[in-house]
Amino acid sequence: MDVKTLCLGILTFGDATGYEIRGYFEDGPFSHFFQAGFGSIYPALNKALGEGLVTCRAESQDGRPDKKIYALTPSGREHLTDDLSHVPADDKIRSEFLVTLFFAPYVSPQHLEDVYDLYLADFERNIEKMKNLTGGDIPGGVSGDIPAGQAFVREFGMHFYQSIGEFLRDNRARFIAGVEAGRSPKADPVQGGGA
Amino acid sequence: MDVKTLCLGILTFGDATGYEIRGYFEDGPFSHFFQAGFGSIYPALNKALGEGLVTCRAESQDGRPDKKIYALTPSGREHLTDDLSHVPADDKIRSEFLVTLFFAPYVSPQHLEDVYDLYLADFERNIEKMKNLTGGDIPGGVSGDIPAGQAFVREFGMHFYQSIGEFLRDNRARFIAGVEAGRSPKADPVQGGGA
DNA sequence: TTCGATATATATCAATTCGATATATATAAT
DNA sequence: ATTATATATATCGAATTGATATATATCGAA
Repeated sequence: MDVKTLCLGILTFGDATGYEIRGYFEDGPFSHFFQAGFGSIYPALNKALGEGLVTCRAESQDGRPDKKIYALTPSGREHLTDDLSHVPADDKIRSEFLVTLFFAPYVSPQHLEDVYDLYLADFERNIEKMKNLTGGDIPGGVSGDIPAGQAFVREFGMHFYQSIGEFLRDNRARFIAGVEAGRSPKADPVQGGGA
Repeated sequence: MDVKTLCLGILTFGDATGYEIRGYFEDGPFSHFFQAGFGSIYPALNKALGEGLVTCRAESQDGRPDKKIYALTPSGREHLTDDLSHVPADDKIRSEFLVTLFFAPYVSPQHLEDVYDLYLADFERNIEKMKNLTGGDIPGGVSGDIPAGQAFVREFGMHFYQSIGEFLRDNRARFIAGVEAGRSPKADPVQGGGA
């Protein structure tokens, strides 16, 4: 499953431009479980076009580059169902935040607290973002009557942010104290008040 | 923050080969928040060697290729602390599982249940894996006295698997029923009992 | 009012990462 | 006897990331 397949899936909701497709990843319903930017979306659409999975019509605009509106072909729809019939690969998670905490002795106390609080703030922001993400925000979606799969994925995201956010709040003080207690004055990678 | 930095971090626990480093990602303490395979680790070590961040000594073996044992240099340690002093990038998550659920109408009922149950089984397996992951399993780590940062990251992982696992179990029936209720007999992307 | 930020829209490119494959042998399990 | 797993390194094409380039319009702040 690659970005191309995701684009085909998004096109089942209706014709769209590459720019609009990015919206699904940026702040849209995919943002909490799949990331993709222009650098992967545009090549994916071009490849799909070459394979006959989508069609493309251009629409002139003033000033801006022509809009290229993509539409799913029957072959593209078939490719999507084929791909979805495979067992999905394991989740891939990359958290630089947890890397930083793992190597806490090499980070200054101040930076460690900053990093923790910025991460927590991200969680609060993501919860708000998801709350406002209903059917109406899904271009081509059905307003107020979200299909079960989409609703479940959204609830999954809400639960994730709320549960992990709570864990982060509950354990902040204990974590910071534990790291500081572990810093021995000598042979310490980072000096107590240093950079 | 890239795989090279992660390798430097791992080398703070002691000298190691590329093969041993991979163990940290494969089943070790990084497995739930950072993935890296040989294809990124070996090039990363070579690059680090070229930049003087690590040294390398070869050790002959019978049959197998020579062991190449890497050791952190002061410059490498400095590179690590520099990198850790930056604000970490946002978490990147890629879940093909959630993509499959999102596009549930394009998946056969049987496959959908299989996918769900396989994913749940992965969670149970990961919880067991993390339970057995103590200081002693961290090469060079201190047995029975895990540093606070490492302990926190492990607890984070445990909490994640337990909380999300519970959500998945609690909502399985409702999700499956919701998807099936949403399948209209006509204009249905996938026939009820089909492929 | 002018400056910077944001939004609209596409495209490309170097660097990084992924996933598979290749090469060998030993041992453990079926 | 055969298959799978473990030890160990290396490479390569394909996919992805993150930054940059190109234009214009608008909107808010200084």
